Amino acid sequence: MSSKELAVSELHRLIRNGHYAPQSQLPSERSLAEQLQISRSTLRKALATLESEGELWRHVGRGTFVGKCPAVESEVFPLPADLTNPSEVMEVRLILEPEIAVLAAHRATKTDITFMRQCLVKGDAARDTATFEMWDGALHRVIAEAARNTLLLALFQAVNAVRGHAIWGELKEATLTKQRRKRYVVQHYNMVNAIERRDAVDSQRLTREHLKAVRDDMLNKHY
Amino acid sequence: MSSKELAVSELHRLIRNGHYAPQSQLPSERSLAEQLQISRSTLRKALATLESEGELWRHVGRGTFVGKCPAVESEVFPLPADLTNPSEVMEVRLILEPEIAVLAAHRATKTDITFMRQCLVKGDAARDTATFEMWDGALHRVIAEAARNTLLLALFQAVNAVRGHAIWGELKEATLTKQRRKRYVVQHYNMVNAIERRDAVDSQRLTREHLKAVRDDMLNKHY
DNA sequence: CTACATACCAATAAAATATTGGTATGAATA
DNA sequence: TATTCATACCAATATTTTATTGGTATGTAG
Repeated sequence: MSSKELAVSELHRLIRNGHYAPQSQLPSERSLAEQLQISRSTLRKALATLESEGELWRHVGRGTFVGKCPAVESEVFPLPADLTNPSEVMEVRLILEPEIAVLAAHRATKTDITFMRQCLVKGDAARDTATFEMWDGALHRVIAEAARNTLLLALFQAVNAVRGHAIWGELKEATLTKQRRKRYVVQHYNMVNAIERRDAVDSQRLTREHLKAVRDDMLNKHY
Repeated sequence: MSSKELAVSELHRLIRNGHYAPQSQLPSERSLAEQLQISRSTLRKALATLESEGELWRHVGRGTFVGKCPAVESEVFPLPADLTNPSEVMEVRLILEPEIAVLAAHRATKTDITFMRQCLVKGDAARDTATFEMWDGALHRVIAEAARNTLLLALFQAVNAVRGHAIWGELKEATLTKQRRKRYVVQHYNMVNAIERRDAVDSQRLTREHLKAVRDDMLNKHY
């Protein structure tokens, strides 16, 4: 067995046994060559083999890393979190989410729907607001994913990010009485039922009604 | 007149006459003091006055700049430009823009509508695709602005950013025959007419039809 | 009281240096 | 002849160092 092949094996082993964790950075070529007691050019040949097998990736000036090279950095877009307000956010949600429900009614998989049902059960059983909110969020998100439009999902998540803000959080907390939660749970069940039976029109209508209820509860009581 | 007041006057004059352009950086306090032949502490008093009047802003380590301090850096969200596709983008546009038109029909100002009309005239008169596209973009943008929802405008702009991509640009170029442009111009006029007469239902319907025409021309001819 | 000169500090920008992978070359060894 | 080694150099990137900037404080002079 050649020097190179020995190095390939040893590096393979070190990666497999977790000595070099996934996504972690390996030592530099110069120090790794010294550590394995081979020349740097031999090491480079071994690394090239491992890279071609998808075990690691290398980048000039950065280093050598375990695993697959991360996807190209996404573009980013500015989000006017400090300039918008709850009313605008609800208005946007009322535009997006009923249409998301239409697409979800057409495109949801059995797995999607199973998870939606899980969210319903967990949300219904929640003992505090934070838990309820978490499952509420998860439900809306899986519906958005079920729409199967990457861009639309990104926009949905951006809107959610704005909702996550502190000023908004206080409104949520004060609004979510037990009575209202019960009503939202019923509305959630109806939405998921409509999606499951592939009824796009009902999905849209029920989502719109749910969001109007949320909006009215939130805005009328406090403004 | 005191030394400080003289400095305030002189700096005021230099800013007003454009010697220090809007948003540009002034020389450092040390060199400005030397230039005006006053002490740095006197200059600082003059700068403080001008800053309190909104003429300029100062930041430790960065410098002194003409005009108002820019808004705090927005939060950003990732935009999946490399993961979406023309079909998804059109689907999202068909969700957003008809609803934007509804809001614009309710909320557009006379100034908005005047500018919409200007876009129509300029788009109609365009002699090449790039110019037409520019006025097309400006029209859609002023409609989105007329909806008067900051968050919705941000989402609209995000979708536009994705549209601006190279792979997308080629599709646009091949699709825009003279005949099609003529048809789009007519559709644009109808959309603006509906917005102007505050007819939300027609605005929505006409926008949807326009976008469907664009989508069909774009996707059917090439896929 | 105003203005000046000077010293020092925190925040930021710019410049310099170090580190990383990539390529090339020539010599030694099996 | 193929493999391995040692060495040199370069481009890309990261880190460190130095310079610059506004901010504050102090003491002196008019």
